[in-house]
This record gives sequence, C-alpha cells and structure tokens, in this order.
Amino acid sequence: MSDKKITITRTALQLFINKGIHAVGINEVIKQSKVAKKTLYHHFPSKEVLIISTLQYRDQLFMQWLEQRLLTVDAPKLAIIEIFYALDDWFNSRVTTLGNFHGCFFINACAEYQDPDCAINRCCKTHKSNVQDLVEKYVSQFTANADSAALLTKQICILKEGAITTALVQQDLQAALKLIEVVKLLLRGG
Amino acid sequence: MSDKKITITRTALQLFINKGIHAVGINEVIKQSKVAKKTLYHHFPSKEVLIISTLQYRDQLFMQWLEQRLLTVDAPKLAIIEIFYALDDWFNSRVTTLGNFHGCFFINACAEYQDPDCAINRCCKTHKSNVQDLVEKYVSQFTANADSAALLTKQICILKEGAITTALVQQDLQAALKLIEVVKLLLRGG
DNA sequence: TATCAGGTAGACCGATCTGTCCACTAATAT
DNA sequence: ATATTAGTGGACAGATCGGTCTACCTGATA
Repeated sequence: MSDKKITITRTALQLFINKGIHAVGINEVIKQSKVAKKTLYHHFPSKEVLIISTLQYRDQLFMQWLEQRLLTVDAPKLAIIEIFYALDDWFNSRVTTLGNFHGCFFINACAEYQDPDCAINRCCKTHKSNVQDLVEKYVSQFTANADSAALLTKQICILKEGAITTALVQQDLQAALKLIEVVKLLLRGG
Repeated sequence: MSDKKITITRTALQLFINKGIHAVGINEVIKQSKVAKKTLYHHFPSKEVLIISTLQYRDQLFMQWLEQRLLTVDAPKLAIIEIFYALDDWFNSRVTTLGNFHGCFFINACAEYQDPDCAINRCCKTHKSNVQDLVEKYVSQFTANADSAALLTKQICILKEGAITTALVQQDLQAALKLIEVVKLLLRGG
C-alpha cells in the first residue's frame, strides 16, 4: 500500500472516530491529510471504499493489540480476565496504538449504517466475529463441551460490549473493572 | 403540544432511528411529515432542538413501557430478570410501541454526538440514568448495603447495554436470553 | 368585525456534500 | 527515450444541507 494511501486511511480513521462518519466530509479528510482530492480519489473510488479501508485498518490494529496482550498471561482463564483489564486500559486512553477512547468504532459505524447487507455493516460484523473467535480460542481450552464453550464465549463477549457502550454513553471509565467479579463468577461456574 | 408538533417529532424519531441522525435532512422530515418547512421551524428553532425533542419523546415511550412491564411481576428479583425478557421482546420487534428494533436510539445518538457537553449527548446520559434509577429501585429492595446495591445495579445495566449492542451489531436477537442465567447467577450472589 | 396564531407551498440563501476533470510535475521502469 | 504511475492544486458540477422569507389561507377568540 502506498504511503499516501496509508496516510489518508489513518487520517480518515481518526476523523471518523472523533466526529462520526457522516459528520466528516471528503474535503476535511484531504485537508487534514495534506493531499490533493485527485490523490484520494486515485486510491479510493468512493467515500464508502475509504470508510471500509478505515474499518479494516482499525480491525487490524485492534486485533493485533488484543492478541499480543493476551499472550502475556499463561492460563486461559486468566486470559479471559485479562480482556477486561485490557478494556480498562483502552477506556482510560492508556493504549497509544488505539488512541483516545471514543467508543468502539465498529459499534458506532453500525449505528450510522444499519442496513445489514451494506458493506460497512458487514465489516463491523466481521470485526466482532474476529474478536469472538479469539475469545473462543481461550474458552475452549477449559470448556470441554462445545455448546457450553460457545455460550460462555458469547456471554463474555456480551459483557465486553456492555462495558464499551457504558464507558462511552455514561462516560463510566471504570465499566470494565466493575465486571471483573462477574467474569470470575462466570468462569467459576464453567 | 400541538398536533403538528407531535406528528413532526414522531416522524423525525422514526427516520432518525431507521437511518441515523446525520443521514436524515430537514427536507426529508417535512416531506414524510406532510408539513411545510415553515411549520417545522415554527415549532423547532433548529434541527438540534428537533433532535432533542425526539430524544425526550423516546425516553418517555421507553420508560413508560419498561415501568409498566416490571409491574407485572411481584418480587423485586423477578423484576430484574423480567428486564431481560422485556429486552428479548424488544429485540424481536414484539413491542408495538417501540417499533422495529434498530438498537438503542440513545447509544446510536451518542455515537454521532460524542461531545460530552453538547445537549444531545447529555440527553442520552439522562435516559441511561433514568433506566439505571429504575433498576436500582428494585435492586435496593433485596440488597441492604447501599454500595452493594449500586454495584449490582451498575453490573445489571452493563449487561443490558451489552445485550442491546450485540443484538444490533451481531444481529443476535437472542442476546438478552443468553444473559438470563448470568443474571440469575448475579442475583444468587447478591 | 378585527386580530392573531397556526398553517400552506415553495423560492431562495450561502454553505457544503461527493465526485469529475484539467493542466502540469516528478520519478520510475521498460 | 518513452510510457506509465503517482502526485500537485484547484475549478467545476449537480445535489443537498440547514435555515430564512414572502405571500397567502383558515379558524378561533376578543
């Protein structure tokens, strides 16, 4: 990928995260990127494709961060708990690669593009299913029954979504920590 | 409130819920409302005020529905569980007063208006705190310690947000049901 | 009967939107 | 040496944005 293309993607991502997608125009993106409009349209045929590019870039960033983070613990149950400490760092803007917390980009994008068939919405679903797969990788290590593992995975993911949403809407930056005991309760049960 | 004003508010609410706020222009609102532009601007000095009106109207609708719903059970712990059955009805569009499920209007609005000082964002926080107060009313009936009650209330609310977000983004309409056992586990602990 | 609020349709304002196009430059690959 | 690719700045097009305004109609109230 060309330098300019990456610059544009990164700039657009930042703007979309801070202000929302519909609220940011192409003109603002090119101005901030210090790039000619022709250059943007050379790399991206439309705003929609640019949006999808930012979603994919963010998915990459987020997954790499979370995967690395979970490698630092050695027991699968501890990895599940570590997710919520990781979320706490994210909410409190202690993760430089993720930037200042503005909620989950994919949840926010879904709110703006609700048509389940549109490419943007599908990107968001893909990201969430990527995260879910990562969670399941750990859950299945201590849950023999496949159905139980699937359910526990889903429950943990729902808790995670709740923490993210609460941190954004209520500005409760301790939301993830408040779930630690709930997660431990769930893991004890499983 | 005048008939026209209510009509405009209701129409705008439906459009905002279905398409997102930034994606809906004033012209679309007046066309769908079958109302002159002057009439809209007679009742609402700006789009922002109209948005706030739709948020307040939705808050009223939602709170009335949930309060009524929780009156149908007679034990406070059952009321907490009932919340999630109520959510399930909402997700699966079985609640006529709430319309087809498109996620939580307040979460979605927050995604588009993130400035914590702006009136729209504050409306969303107000709604969430209204719901939280209702939950706390029931939780405090079986939780003597005030701090414990506050924490349990918050945890239940976070679970609720997770279910809503998951139902929207992953289109998992069973999200609320998957939490029932988690809630029971929490209530047993408390 | 006079007044006035609430309503109609739609022209109009300046700004902004996405996207196209032109003329030109610089570097690179064949 | 020539062709291609990536880039520049910016004019331009057609549509839509939020919002203002004029001119007119209707029905209730003082």
